[in-house]
Amino acid sequence: MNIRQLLDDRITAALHTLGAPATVTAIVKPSARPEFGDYQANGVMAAAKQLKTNPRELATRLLETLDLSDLAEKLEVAGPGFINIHLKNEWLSGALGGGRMQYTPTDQTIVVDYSGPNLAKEMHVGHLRSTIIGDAVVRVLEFQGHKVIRQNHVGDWGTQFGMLIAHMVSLADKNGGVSGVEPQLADLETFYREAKQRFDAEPDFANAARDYVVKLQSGDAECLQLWQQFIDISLHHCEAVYARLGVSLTRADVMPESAYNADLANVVSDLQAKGLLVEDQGAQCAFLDEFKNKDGSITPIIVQKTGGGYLYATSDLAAVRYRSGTLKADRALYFTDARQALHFQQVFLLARKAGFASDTISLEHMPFGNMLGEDGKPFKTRTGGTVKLVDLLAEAEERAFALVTDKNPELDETERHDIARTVGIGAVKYADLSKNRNSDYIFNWESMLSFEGNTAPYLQYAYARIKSIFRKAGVTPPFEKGGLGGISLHEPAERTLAMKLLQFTEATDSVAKEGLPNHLCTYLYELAGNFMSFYEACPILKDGVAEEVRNSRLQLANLTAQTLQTGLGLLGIGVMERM
RNA sequence: GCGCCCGUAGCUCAACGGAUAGAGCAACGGCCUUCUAAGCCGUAGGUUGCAGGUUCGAGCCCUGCCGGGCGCGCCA
Repeated sequence: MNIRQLLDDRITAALHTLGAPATVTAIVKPSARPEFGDYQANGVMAAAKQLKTNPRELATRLLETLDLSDLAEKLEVAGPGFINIHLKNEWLSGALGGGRMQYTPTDQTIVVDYSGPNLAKEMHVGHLRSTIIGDAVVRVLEFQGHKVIRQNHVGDWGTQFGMLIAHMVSLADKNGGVSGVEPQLADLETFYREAKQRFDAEPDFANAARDYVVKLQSGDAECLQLWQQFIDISLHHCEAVYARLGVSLTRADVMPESAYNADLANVVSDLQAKGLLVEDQGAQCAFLDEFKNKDGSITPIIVQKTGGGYLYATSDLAAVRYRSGTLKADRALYFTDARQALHFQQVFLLARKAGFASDTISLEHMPFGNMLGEDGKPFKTRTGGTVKLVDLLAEAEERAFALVTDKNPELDETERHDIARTVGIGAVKYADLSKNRNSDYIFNWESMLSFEGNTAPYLQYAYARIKSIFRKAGVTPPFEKGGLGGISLHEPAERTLAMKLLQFTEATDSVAKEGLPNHLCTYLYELAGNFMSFYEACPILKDGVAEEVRNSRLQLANLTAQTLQTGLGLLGIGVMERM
């Protein structure tokens, strides 16, 4: 249930009965200020304009037509033609009883492309944003009832694999077979660095590497086997990181670049058949008018190199065709670096023109900025190297462990480690998810683990605090239906909290539509804040609290805990009973 | 040169064309013999980079500047 949508639908319908054009809607939003009620409808002014009438007059007539008496206490015209909506307390408490977080089943198929690490190296901090933002959006879409198909478009193909295979082979010669190489593949980063060094320093090695690329691409069985072995090990690394991060990707979601190899020649010939390609300086290019510059030149899309090689535009075109044609996606979302914006514009447009994408599929690039260090420059180690994701996560857990130990030394060590894991990983993820993905993001240990303000620990603490109330009260949710009586809203803090509890789906709808998990973070932070204020203002278990009041407040607390758990769960962040 | 993104409080960030631009951090002042003070309440802090324009109404849309980041034919 989505109150905002409900009000919007009903007020929009009323506007239409007054003769407003179909394009006019009620534009219902949460009210800007408490005295303006719970929601406000802003669409009357625009409607009056269309109807060439006075907005306040139209608003007044609208109130005569509109019957919201089942849920609204009071509707009033304010300012130039706003309609302020005050909801009934009884309706709010009733609405808390059920369906608050439920969705009516939908049948959209949504492909989400995210994470997509390059398997030549170990995952580093550059992969974090795509992985966790994409995963959060995926969970929200599934929560809404959509059929989501994850696509982990890993980089498993290209010239660098020749170099890696050459290094594997030469090590195998020294270590008595390929199996002897496995220990060294445990550290992919070092393995890659060594291979690269040899490639740059040893001409024989470089030549061997280039030969392996050719053999690999021509389907040489032995070479493919070595490649496959390398890929398997690298994917195991990724899976370990996913598990530690609490990311829902599995091996079944891997749809590597190489999977499209067999289709690349078809992509090019199909584009040719449609007359979309011209040969330019030996390469196959599409020159689309949409990419014409002011000087009349056109930025081309190269789909086949001089010499016949294919590029990432080619495999992305094949991927669009697969997602649209085979997977039958209604939407395809791409969580990649903002630098690829032009590339995706090109691919999406060319795919449409070529008929690779259906007329109805929505192709959406969800770009994000870079992760920067505290100095505002790309996030690096002190020595300027790439930060491995596992190292970052280990540090987060260590820092969290120190903090938990400081706050709660009486907990046994195992529990403190469990808490540190949930808090540390949650803090890293939340720090990223809570920011608008479009801009660059400055990574800062202190602010994410300060446990103050809009952080994961604050939300986790709110949850743990509620659980503590239940332990103290000797009650265990879920409560028997009706066993604690109804929820009554008397105090302002109770009403504010109830209202916020009812707005959960407004937040998830927004995340699903825009691909912006920070909208859910903001919601959860406000919810936790509303709960904290409520908890200060409205005693639950203290002496002198009447039983009905106590029971009503216990239920509000329980609904808050459920919502925090569900909401954080959608962000891929865990909660704990105490911290 | 062309194109995309960004510019909001000292710092990190919100804001779905709507009413008086919001949080947090940092600063300052209160609140623990009573449900976890990892908390709550309050004070202070702004010409939303600049200049025009569209609109009943602009941080948001349009145009031009300034500043930053990133792209722009054979890497992904």
